[in-house]
Amino acid sequence: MNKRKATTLKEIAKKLDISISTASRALNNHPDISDATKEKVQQLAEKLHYSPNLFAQGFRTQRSHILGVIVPNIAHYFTSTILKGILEEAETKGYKVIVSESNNNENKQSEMLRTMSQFGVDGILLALSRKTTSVDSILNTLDTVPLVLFDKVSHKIPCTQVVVDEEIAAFNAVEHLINTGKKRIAIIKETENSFNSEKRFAGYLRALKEHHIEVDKKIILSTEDVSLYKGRMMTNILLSLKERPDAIFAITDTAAIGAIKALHKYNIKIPEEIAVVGFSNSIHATIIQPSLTTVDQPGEKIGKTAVTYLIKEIESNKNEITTKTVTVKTHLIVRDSSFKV
Amino acid sequence: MNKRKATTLKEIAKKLDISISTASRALNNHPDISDATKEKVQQLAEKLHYSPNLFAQGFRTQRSHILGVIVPNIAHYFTSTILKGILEEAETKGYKVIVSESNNNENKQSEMLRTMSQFGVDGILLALSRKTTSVDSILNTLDTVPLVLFDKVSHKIPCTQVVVDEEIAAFNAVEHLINTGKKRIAIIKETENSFNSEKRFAGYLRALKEHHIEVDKKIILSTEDVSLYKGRMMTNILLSLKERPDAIFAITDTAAIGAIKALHKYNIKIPEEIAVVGFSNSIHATIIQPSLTTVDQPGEKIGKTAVTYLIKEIESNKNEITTKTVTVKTHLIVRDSSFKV
DNA sequence: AAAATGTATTCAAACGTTTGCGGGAATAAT
DNA sequence: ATTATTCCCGCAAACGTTTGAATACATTTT
Repeated sequence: MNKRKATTLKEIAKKLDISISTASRALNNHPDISDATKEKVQQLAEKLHYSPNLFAQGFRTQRSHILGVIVPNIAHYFTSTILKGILEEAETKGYKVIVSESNNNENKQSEMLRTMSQFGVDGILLALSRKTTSVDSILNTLDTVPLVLFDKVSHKIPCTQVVVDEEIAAFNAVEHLINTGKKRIAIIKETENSFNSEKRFAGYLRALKEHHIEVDKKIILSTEDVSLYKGRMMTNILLSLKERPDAIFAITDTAAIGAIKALHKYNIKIPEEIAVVGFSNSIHATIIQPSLTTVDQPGEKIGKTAVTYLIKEIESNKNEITTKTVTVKTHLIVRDSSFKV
Repeated sequence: MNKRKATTLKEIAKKLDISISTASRALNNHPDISDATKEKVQQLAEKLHYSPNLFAQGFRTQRSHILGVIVPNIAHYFTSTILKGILEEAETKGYKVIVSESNNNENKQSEMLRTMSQFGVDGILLALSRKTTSVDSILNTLDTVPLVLFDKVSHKIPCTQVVVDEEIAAFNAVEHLINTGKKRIAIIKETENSFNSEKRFAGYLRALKEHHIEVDKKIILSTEDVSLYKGRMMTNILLSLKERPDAIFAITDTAAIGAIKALHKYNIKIPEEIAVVGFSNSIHATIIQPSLTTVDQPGEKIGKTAVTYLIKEIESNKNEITTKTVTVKTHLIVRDSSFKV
């Protein structure tokens, strides 16, 4: 297609009456080349808009300067902010980014890992699909190409993982509720197997324990997918209890919003009767009435650090895989759903 | 990095005692090769997990099977749904997708076009950054690599463009307001130069005209960026008028939500006193109270058709550029902010 | 003056694939 | 029996770059 054929090293070399290798080395600032010729070559290259043929280069050096990213759902706001960070950091480091969606389908995820590594990406950034049970294919690509996990991770995979301080974040959220005088705090979480949900649940339990509040299983609700709809259903259940909770900690903003909608329906005052806290600081958080108290996860920062670690791994040509968990700090944003001034 | 070195055509050829070219042709299903050898080669290739070295291939054929996408802001919901469509369609057609953000910065956009085309993408999908004034750099890349514009387009650029039926959509939205008995309909739009805003404004005007409602400039408000904040500000202005409008058509959902928030503040009944209609069917539309009437833009479909046309252009090796505007249909979703049953 | 050192450049191979061309063998047409 | 025709396959070049090794020349050391 390219209608204007690109200028090559050969043309530059011929015009300057030097060899191709000299031209190549001059552009790569090789110490063997005299400053005079370097100058000449670089100037002519500039003038002719020379840019190396990436395929020839990649072919020769086995380096593509492409990063692969696989996420469950790109249209998820938090994911897209992470992606924003990934794109930005990758660009400044001189890498391009190929993006794929697994749609929370484990097979598709495996397939993508395979095609990406065979495609020749220099490294892969992966947020696991929900319920990734078999890590075999991941371990497989792991010894082919550097891999960094983020957001949705699993300790079964020995590689660098970038996550948020889930447990602490949840602890802080619940402690905040306790500090506002709440004593009977329900939680809406995911049914096991989710790294994030488990951590958040652990934070919830620790907060209760440290404040000597006993755990009541009746107000610990689990669901397969924490959606808005499920948030409503779960709060309906909570409202039907003899002993209603006085606060709801939802593992996710959408569920929290579902909870708020359910509470609205029964004309329950938020936060006076029942307070609500979410997790993610989604864009909805300030749209909903009352505005939602939630923990802010710095998506862009997660993306950037994930890229940083991945590139570090790529560029240190060590073949050993580093397994290390990087934790990014969150902070609680208190809004009207939990505390009114 | 790749620790396991990949199998090459050479190895396959040697093991089968045939030439490399035969192996290559066998895998590419070339008619010159007998079914017997094709079978042999393909089986062995399968067994050895052969996959062609993409760099060698791209190097040789000058085709990368990579599409470049440039969008203003990836974290914008509508954009991310388009991206979803792009990814899906590209994948089924055997293309990878490189994504970049222009951050609504025209210079960055130009820079990206340049690096992408020199990188060797087979085609580029572009949503223009806000206020793209100089189309030179775009015209420049246009004669280097196939280009398709989507969502944010400009008729100054001769290429395939995929858009939504903005004018009709706006017409329908405003007509809907008229049908519910509204007679004094304000509009919150962008200050010129925006393709989308102009089209929507045209639809607004046509609806008024066809229903013999005279245009009142006092309730036609423009702003640089149609944000939630600006939506509030604009409705504050509208509320300060002697003759208040009885409906507001906001060119964008976020502005519409800003309008709703402002109306809430003054305890104005929606839709009885003032109805509100937005544009985009963002995820907020059902979160806000009352739920927002808005026009639904099928993001995924836009993405898919954009890819379809781009690939068509790539694979027809014609060098001529086709200039054609493809319009994707929208439909109005009526919710509580304009019509209560 | 010969040898050693250093500097700047060139040679040539290699990466893995595709593809135009040529050729051998088998079959069909004359 | 000779000539066409068809069917398979191999040869070799080419894509543009990088890089180890060789070369040429100038400079310094012995």
